[in-house]
Amino acid sequence: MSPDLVTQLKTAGIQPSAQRLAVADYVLTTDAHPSADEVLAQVQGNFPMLSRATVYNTLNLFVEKGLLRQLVLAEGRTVFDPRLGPHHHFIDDETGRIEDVPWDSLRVGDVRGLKGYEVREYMVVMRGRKLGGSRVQGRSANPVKKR
Amino acid sequence: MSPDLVTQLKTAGIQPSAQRLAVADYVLTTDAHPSADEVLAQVQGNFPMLSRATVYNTLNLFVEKGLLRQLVLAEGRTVFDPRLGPHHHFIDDETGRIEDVPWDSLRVGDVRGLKGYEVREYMVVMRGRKLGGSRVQGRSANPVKKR
DNA sequence: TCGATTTCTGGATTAAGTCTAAACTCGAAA
DNA sequence: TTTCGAGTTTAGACTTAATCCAGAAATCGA
Repeated sequence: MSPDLVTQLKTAGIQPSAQRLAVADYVLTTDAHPSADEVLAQVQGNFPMLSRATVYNTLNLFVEKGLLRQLVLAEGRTVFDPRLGPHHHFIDDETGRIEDVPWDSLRVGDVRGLKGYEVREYMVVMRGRKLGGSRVQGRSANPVKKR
Repeated sequence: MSPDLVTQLKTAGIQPSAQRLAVADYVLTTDAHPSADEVLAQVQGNFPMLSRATVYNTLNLFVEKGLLRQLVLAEGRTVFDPRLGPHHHFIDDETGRIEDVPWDSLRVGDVRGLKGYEVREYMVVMRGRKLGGSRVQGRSANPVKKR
């Protein structure tokens, strides 16, 4: 567990605690866009006495304090994304897996100029098939659980 | 109830029935992006013996037959959109209400050219505030229920 | 150490969605 | 007509994600 996780929580105005650090250690570093239940399952591996309520409380706290983004994109589940900077999302038709797509790889026309709307944030959501078994774009990911 | 709803269902390979027509009459013509429960509530107004299971069956059937699109964009709910052509979506921060944004009002760079992905469909999802109480873009809408 | 505050837990609760088995509808065949 | 069967509908049970709650445990400041 990285030592500056403590700093990161404190900076965000969150009291560090063993449970919160365990949750943070997983969810703030993964690429897997886990759901709350996946976070619970993962973290309980090292931390078996962790309760479901604590996971939900902690995730909601992280979202509120700006450490996580909550996404609702895939069927039947709310997932969490620790990458706060702008990026797009690709959802694999077969696996349902969500991947990040770098902001710069797509250019979107004048969104802020849309009349009648004050756009705070936006993203392109793509669905389709991932080509080639091997990783093409990007970062190495933690293993992903299907549900 | 428009008479060609019957035709529309038949064309899609769906046996018309009183219940299905009642659901179609609401969900295929509304602008409100209703959730399944909102459809149930609305249609039960004219059709009190309609059961929850029938609504879910019918909506899933419509999605399967291509009359509806199922969207997962807003917190805690799956909603249905009868507009099948490509368009973008705007989600109001305050009300959570989803609005359609015409495809042509935004230009998105070379999505299909993204290497490593075969993109089947895509859309821009925007979040923010709607300006001015009055309608600015578009079609007149049925009244929307907050939940 | 003591008392106050915060955090954590298991279990109950709610709500969306699915499943199931029985009942109903209706046209076609006898 | 009656019977048959395929398809449709229903109420209610069930499943799962998510939240709520009240007591227990841990933490903190003095």
